[in-house]
Amino acid sequence: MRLYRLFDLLDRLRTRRVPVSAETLATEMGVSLRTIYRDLADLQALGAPIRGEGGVGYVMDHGYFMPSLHLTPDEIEALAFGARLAAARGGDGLAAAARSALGKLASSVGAEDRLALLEAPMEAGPSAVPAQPALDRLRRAIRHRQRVQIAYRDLSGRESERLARPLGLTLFDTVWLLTLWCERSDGFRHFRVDRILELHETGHTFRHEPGKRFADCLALEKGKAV
Amino acid sequence: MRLYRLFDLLDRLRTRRVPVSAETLATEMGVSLRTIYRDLADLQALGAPIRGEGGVGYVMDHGYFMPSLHLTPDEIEALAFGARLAAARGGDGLAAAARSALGKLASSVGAEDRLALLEAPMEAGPSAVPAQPALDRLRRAIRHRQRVQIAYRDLSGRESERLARPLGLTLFDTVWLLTLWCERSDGFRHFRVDRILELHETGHTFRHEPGKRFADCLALEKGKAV
DNA sequence: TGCGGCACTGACAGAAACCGGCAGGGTATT
DNA sequence: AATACCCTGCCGGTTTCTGTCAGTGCCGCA
Repeated sequence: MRLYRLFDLLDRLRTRRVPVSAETLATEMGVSLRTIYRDLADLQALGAPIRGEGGVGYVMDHGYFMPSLHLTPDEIEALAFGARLAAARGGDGLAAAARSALGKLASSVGAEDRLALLEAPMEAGPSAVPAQPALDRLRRAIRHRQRVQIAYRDLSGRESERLARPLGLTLFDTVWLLTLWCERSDGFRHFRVDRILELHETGHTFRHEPGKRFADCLALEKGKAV
Repeated sequence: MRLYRLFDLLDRLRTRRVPVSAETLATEMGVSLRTIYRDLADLQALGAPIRGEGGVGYVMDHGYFMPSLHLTPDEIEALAFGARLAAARGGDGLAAAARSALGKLASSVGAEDRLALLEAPMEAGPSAVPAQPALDRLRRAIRHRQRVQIAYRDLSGRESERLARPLGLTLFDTVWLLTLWCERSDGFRHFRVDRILELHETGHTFRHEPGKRFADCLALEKGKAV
């Protein structure tokens, strides 16, 4: 039924912050391009703040349009599992945050959903990754845009020290990677969190600049991968 | 167009706190009674928590508004990171669910938090774990309590087949484990998802019984670990 | 036990919409 | 000017929707 597709479309637009081309939507949703155009037009007619960025794709303004209908069982599972995973793999601070977030979610959904959230059949098993006590400090530094000074021992055992902007953290299967913008070499650098010897917050705040943000780094990586 | 009427109907139900009879709605909206019943059924199918107060009329639960959540920055990071992790490590279905869940969350928090949710500085890197196409099917079987028949090759290469109740999934660093209640041996069994050769849903639904649930298994494991 | 009202559901046929494809239009880029 | 994209109008075959009508299950009541 068309109704389902329209809500689906709304959800898809809600999720993305970068414009999506109508064509992408069409293939993703298994429907013709023409249909997507029509659906978008109808949603706009209904008042959805969807803008068509000339030739780039569509975005929905993040003003809120339709309150999203309940979380689907799949979404609940995804959130519950995600929170458990974050709790198991992140540091202590993140674990506590994940638990309390789950609690807040649980207390603001219906009884059935609450049960599903708390008893989701997907668990995060114990990890071989040793707990990284630096994680919470790094998260705080990233959030507050605090330049940090780190001492690092690379894989070959060489130690180095540098002053840099902490931008983001990425978890691979067993390793946390810290992404920095290194001011000395004027480029992105990655460091394994478990090889950081010392970490100091300098107290200097930096500003995010285009081309020097985490998102830019991710975009670069993505480009390389292709 | 039907869509207009459905949105209209949602609005009418949302604004009213006392039950409205289907008949009232029908005359107000200038449409037949039968159509109202159908529309209500479709909205319910979409997840709108509309209840028919026996003989009095219909009301929509107030939980319908995903209530504005007040999350701390840490909680936001935890949820965002968790969702990304779930998306990266789960199957396609879970990935889609995680993304749309994040979108729904984003649309029910304030503007700042929304940005934080969508641009959290914590990423899930690509995993060495090959995608497990069986995951989505297993999740479905678990949720619907469908007994499954699986063919399995164990670490020593022996193949076996069994009928069992799928209970839960656990992700370790690089391996998904499926927990079953095996009816033949009357006990919990664990299987690596990537070593499952075949998987059939038998169509038989089982009931959860104390001592034979996923939670019981987890409790047992915990006991052992101590 | 039977009756009658009430809320709701199934079935159906005519009417309306939706869908995909194609042939343009508009706009920016080369 | 030509090209390359997006996007819209229009046309048919197909699907879906709607109102009607005939039930069905469920009360309360006699």
